[in-house]
Parts: sequence; C-alpha cells; structure tokens
Amino acid sequence: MTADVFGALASPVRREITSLLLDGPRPVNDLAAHFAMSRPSVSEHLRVLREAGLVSERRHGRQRVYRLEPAPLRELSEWLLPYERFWREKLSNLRELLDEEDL
Amino acid sequence: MTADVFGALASPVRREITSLLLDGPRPVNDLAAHFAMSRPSVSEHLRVLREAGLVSERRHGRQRVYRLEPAPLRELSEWLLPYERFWREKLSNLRELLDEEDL
DNA sequence: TTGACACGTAGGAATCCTCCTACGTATCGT
DNA sequence: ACGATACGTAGGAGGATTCCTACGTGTCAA
Repeated sequence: MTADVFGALASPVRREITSLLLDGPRPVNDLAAHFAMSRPSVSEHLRVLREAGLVSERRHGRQRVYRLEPAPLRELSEWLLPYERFWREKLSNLRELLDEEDL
Repeated sequence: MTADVFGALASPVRREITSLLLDGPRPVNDLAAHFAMSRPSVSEHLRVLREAGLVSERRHGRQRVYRLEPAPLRELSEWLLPYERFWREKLSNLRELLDEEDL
C-alpha cells in the first residue's frame, strides 16, 4: 500500500520539506534555499517524497513546483488509530486507579 | 525532543513489533518467534525502539518483558495535527467547488 | 540563436543500517 | 554446583542512504 511513508519521513530534511510545503507549493530553488546542502541533494530528497506519494510535481515554465499531498499522511493517521485506543485505555485505567485511591 | 520516533518506525520489523505489543507485554523469545530473523537481531530492533522511548523493558526472572509506551506515539499524533488541518482545508475547498458546480 | 537559469541524474565517497554468528552474563531447575 | 535457558553485545559482511561535483536537458529572455 503506502509505498513507504515511514521511510520517507525518517529523514529530518524531508520532514522539514513537508513542513515548508504546508504554507503552499514551492519550486525547488525556493526549498533548497532553506538548507545548507546542495540543490541536487534536495532534489533527491524530493524524489523520495514523490515516490512515497507525499508530494507531487507540476512544471511551470522552467521551474518544477512541488506541492504537499495529504493522502499518505491520512494513512499514517489511520495507522495510529489502534495506538490511540491503546493510550486512551491506559489513561482510563490510570483514572480508575486514582479514583480508588480517593476512596 | 523525540529521540527519533520516525527513524524507529521506519523499519517494517519494528512496526510489526509495536503492533504485537498492542496485545500486551511480551518477552523477547515470544516476539522473536514471529520473525524469520535471528533472536539477537530482534534484540537490536528492540534496542532501537527502547532508545526512541517506544517500548520499555522489565526483568521478570530470566526473561525481559517488553511493553509498548504510548508517549512517543502521542507526539507523532501531535506532529500530524497541522497536516490534518491541511487536508481538511483541501476537502472543504473541494466541497465549495462542487457546490458551485451544482448551481 | 545563444547564454543564463531551473532542474534532474550519474557516479562515487563516506557513513549508517541490518542482518549474521560467536560469545558473555544472569537466572532457573535439579 | 551444574547444565540449560533467556537474553544482550561484539565484530563484521553486505547493502542502503546521504551527501557531493560534474554534466545533460528543457525553457526563457534578448
């Protein structure tokens, strides 16, 4: 299914890119300006994000504008659901314990 | 902050381990039985999970029982929040567009 | 048409990751 | 006390990741 969202988000650089794209689509140079690394390296990170479906590319003149694609993040959110149930249970167990203490 | 939850979850093996621990704490041998790889390798994956705070270990006789710790997953969930807002906006924009089409 | 610009890709070095087997340590049963 | 069990760690091989510079392609402006 999800080509590898977790792998794509494992890099701090790529998480920073997705964060930048929250404010709207941006061309590569614009993104690369935020990093200390070379522009081709940023291009490679963009490829990883693209293969995971996290960004899409549109050509506009000679620039390629990247935009954030939310679908894989929604899958991540769904992946988290059982774990959310898990920590809610833990919380309610804790609450019961505290209630007993109060008696 | 979060030592590296994303890095820890980048491995399918480690995601499988966290999934197994949803059903409750388990000793290493029990976890290792679910994988084709050697037990020491599973131990190493457990170390990565432990360093990310995703699991904790308690000694019980000669076994070490690992349990899931929800805190880092909660941080992941919080990390997702701005992106959830992002895709909700996209959806409502789409809805407005469809409403205009209907006129 | 020509030069500058925006970008991707190739190839390679350095580093990290993931697996293995061998081994060391603590605990249990006898 | 002794062998078996449950586990972690050391050391290392093989492959993947991440960065670089050099280069190729398409587009714009003059």
